[in-house]
Amino acid sequence: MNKTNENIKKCHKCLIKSNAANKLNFTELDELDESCVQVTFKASEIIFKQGALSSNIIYLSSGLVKIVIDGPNREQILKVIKAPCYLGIPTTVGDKINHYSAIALEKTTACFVDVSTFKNFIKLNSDFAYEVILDLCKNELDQFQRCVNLVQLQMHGRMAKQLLFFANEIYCSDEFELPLNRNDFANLLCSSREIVSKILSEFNNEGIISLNGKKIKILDKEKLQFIYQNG
Amino acid sequence: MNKTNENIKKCHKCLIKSNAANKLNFTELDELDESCVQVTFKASEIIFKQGALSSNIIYLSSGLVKIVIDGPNREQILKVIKAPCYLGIPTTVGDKINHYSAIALEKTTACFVDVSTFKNFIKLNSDFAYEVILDLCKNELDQFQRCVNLVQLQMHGRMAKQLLFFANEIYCSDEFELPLNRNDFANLLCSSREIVSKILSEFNNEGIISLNGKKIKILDKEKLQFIYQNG
DNA sequence: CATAAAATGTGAAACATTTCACATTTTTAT
DNA sequence: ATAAAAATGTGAAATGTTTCACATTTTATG
Repeated sequence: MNKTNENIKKCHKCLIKSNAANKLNFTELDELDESCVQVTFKASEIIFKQGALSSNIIYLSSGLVKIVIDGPNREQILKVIKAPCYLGIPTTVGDKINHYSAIALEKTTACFVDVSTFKNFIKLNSDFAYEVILDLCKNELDQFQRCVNLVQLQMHGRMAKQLLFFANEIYCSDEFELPLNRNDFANLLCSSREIVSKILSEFNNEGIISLNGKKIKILDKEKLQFIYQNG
Repeated sequence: MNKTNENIKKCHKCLIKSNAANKLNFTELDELDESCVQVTFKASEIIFKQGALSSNIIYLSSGLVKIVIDGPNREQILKVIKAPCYLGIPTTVGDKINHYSAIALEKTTACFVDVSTFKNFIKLNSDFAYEVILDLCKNELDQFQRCVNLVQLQMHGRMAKQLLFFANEIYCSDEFELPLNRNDFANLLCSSREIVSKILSEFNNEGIISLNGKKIKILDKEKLQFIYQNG
């Protein structure tokens, strides 16, 4: 029955699985398959919006997403996350209201899983539950680190850190195209559009990066590392 | 057998239970009781230290604790938490290394639960697991909010917010004694000792609070709320 | 109780960032 | 292709915060 790829069910096929989904057995994967809808988003499309009700857990199988929250003074980008990962567990599991928005930064494939199915897996498969707990724990520690960096580093340090993050964690290359415009980049670094422009120009003039619009090539990684650790 | 209070086992007696522990049955509470050690900390004593290995989940049954992380430039107080609550799940469940320190701000009673017992409960009691997940989710959303406030509000707003937090959430009274000295208060608000002094004096002179060393009485809550929402 | 040590208060200078203004470039829509 | 709209770059002034210096108060210790 499963001889050709086409006959393999969606969730069995979706090979880039989370640690949690890896703990599911075939019957459970079938069940996931039944209650799961896959949607593809284009860049800049809203996956879910702050304030709206939510009844799905979302698993990103491919793509890049920004997590945005309306702050008292401006929009803040809490983080940029890359598939494969879960999205919106805290929101959906808690009070059902999205406390932030998720917006695609590039073509992104998302699986919407009904929260009751998700809860059922937690109930019936303790390995799955434990992996979800691990995932949430990791997110919490990461968020602490981001917060400390935002608050304690000056802009040059934050910029250096973020460029290294894009190169090392997101694109796995020293050459990449920024997925954000200057304004969004400022909202991610918690600064202003103007400062972002100025510092990028500065880094460019000093030969730390080469800059051409959104195209960035990191030329001196050690220097960036130094700026991050001393600014 | 359980006629007098003294005969009731520790974890059955520890009535201020977490939502998670409420899902445990009597047998499980007995098991928790066996593998759980209760310790009392005096103010300023370290409950666990950043960098050290950890193999316990901690449940605070009474007291007040500060969560401290060594930042690149200074020590940062991530949050002040009040019993009853869990402590250190992300740390213990993840890589076993404490990513922050926990220090008692007043007499605090903490139950150290072996992580294998904890994992066992997650495995065997899905309601327990789900409550733990809920708890972690709530923490994540709270942390987002704290981070946004820290980054987007100016010092007057952050100070107003923190005073309201102490009054409303921690002490449930408009009159309280700060559990932190000026330096720690600065580390919590991510500012300097001097600014904290100046703003507290200012609030005092303007009749928003009455200030006497660490003793604070909030006189004009509406004004604080206004400063928080506009600063 | 006396003395040292730690914590706190406060003005002035130094600093980083934000805001403003406006020129320029790039993108979008017709 | 061309006009309109959006995004970007950059200097200068305004602002908020940090740092420094030092006086004062409070707390700890013998």
